[in-house]
Amino acid sequence: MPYSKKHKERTRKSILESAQSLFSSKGFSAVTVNEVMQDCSLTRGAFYAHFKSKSELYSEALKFSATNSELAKMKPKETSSKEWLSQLLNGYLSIEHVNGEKPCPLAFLATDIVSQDKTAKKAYAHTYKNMNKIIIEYAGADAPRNKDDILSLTSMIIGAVAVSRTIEDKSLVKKILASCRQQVRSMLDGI
Amino acid sequence: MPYSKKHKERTRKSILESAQSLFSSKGFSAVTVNEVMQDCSLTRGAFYAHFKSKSELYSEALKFSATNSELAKMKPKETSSKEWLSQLLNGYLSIEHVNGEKPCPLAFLATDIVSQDKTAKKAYAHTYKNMNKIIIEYAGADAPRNKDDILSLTSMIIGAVAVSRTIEDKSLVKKILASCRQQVRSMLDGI
DNA sequence: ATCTATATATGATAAAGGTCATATTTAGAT
DNA sequence: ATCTAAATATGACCTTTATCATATATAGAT
Repeated sequence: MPYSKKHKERTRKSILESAQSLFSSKGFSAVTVNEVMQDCSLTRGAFYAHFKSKSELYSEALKFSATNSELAKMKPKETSSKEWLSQLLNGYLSIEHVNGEKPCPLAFLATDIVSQDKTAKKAYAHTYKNMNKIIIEYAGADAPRNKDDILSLTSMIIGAVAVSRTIEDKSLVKKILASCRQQVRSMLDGI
Repeated sequence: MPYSKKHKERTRKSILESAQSLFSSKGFSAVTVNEVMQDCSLTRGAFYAHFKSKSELYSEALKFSATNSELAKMKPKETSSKEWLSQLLNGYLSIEHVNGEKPCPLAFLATDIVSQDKTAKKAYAHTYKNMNKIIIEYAGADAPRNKDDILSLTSMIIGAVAVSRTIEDKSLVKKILASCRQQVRSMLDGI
C-alpha cells in the first residue's frame, strides 16, 4: 500500500481548502475543477480519486467551511461570551471580511446556492441555523426575548456583507458596515 | 423600411423582460442566450441584432428591472406615504416575493453580481442607492434621524430575501420574513 | 532491491453554449 | 404587385470544461 495512510486524507483536505476559497469568491460556475486542482498544485486527473463530481466538491466544501469558520472557533477561556460575540460580529461586519479574508459562505454564496442541488442547500441551511444558534448562545441573557428575533439580525449581517461585496465605492461600504454594527448593538443590548 | 418603427423596440423590450426574469431566478451563467430568446418566442440568431453580448444583456436587464420594480412604482394619490411604504416593505418581505414574483435583483442577484463586469456592478449600486433613497422619502418624518441608519434596514431586507430563497423549509422562511417585518416596524416607527 | 496497490498525471472525448456568417422572411414604400 | 432594407432564423464554428481511460510515479511491504 503506497503513500502513508494519511496522505490521501491530507490531499483531500487541501482540495477542500482551495475549493472553499475559490467557490466563495467566485461562485460555482466561475470556478473550474482544473483551477481548484492547480490551486493545490495538482492536476485535474487526480480530482476524481477524491470526489465524484464538481457538485459534490461544492457541497463538501460548504460543509468543510462550516467546521472551519470563525463562528465555529472555540471561545478563548479568558474572554467573556459577550466580548467574544462582539468580536465575532465586528469581524463579520468588517472590510477585511468583505474583501475575502475567511469568507462566510452564507454571505458570499447566498444567491449562488439557489441553483445548486439539495445537498448544497441542506449544507447551507445547516450552517445558517448554526449561526443563529451560536449567536443566541453567546448573547446569553442579552439574546432577544423572542428567539426568532435573531433571524432579522442574521439576515442583516449576511445581507450587509453580500451587498457590500458588489459595491465598488469603499466609503459606501464602510457606511453600510458601520450602520449594521450600530444596529447589532441596539438589537443585542449589552453587546 | 420593413417592420413598423416600433417593432424592434418592442422586441428589445420583450427580450429584456425575459432576461430579467430568467437572470433573476437563475443567475448569469445558468441562463443561456438561447433560453432567453426562446422565452420570447425568438431564436438565438435574432439576439445579436439587439445586444452585442450576453454580458451587455445582463446589465441592460438590470437597468430595465430598476425602472420596472415595485419600488419604482408611483404611489397612488389616495394612499399615504407611510401606508404605501408599509405595503412595499411587506410585499418585499413576503413569501410571494421569495418565490419569484416580481423579483428584486438586489436580493436575487446579490452574489451573482460580484463576478460580472463594472457596468453590471454600477447598475446594481445605482438600484441599491435608489432603494435607500425611496424608503427615506416615503418614511418622511419617521425616517431614521441619521440617514445612514437606513443602510442596515436595506441590508436586512435584502439579506432576508436572499437567504430565504435558499431555504427549503418554508416554515423557517416564514419566521425569517416575520422577524424582519417586525424589525422594520421597530426601525421605522410609525410604519 | 523489488513488487504492487494506490495516487497522480496526461491525453482524449463529448457536450454545451456564445458568437457569427449566411439565408430567409417581413412589411412599408414605390 | 413589387422591391428592399431591416429583422429574424438556420447552420456552423470554436472555445471551454467536466469527465473518463490510460499511463506513470510513489512509497510501503516483502
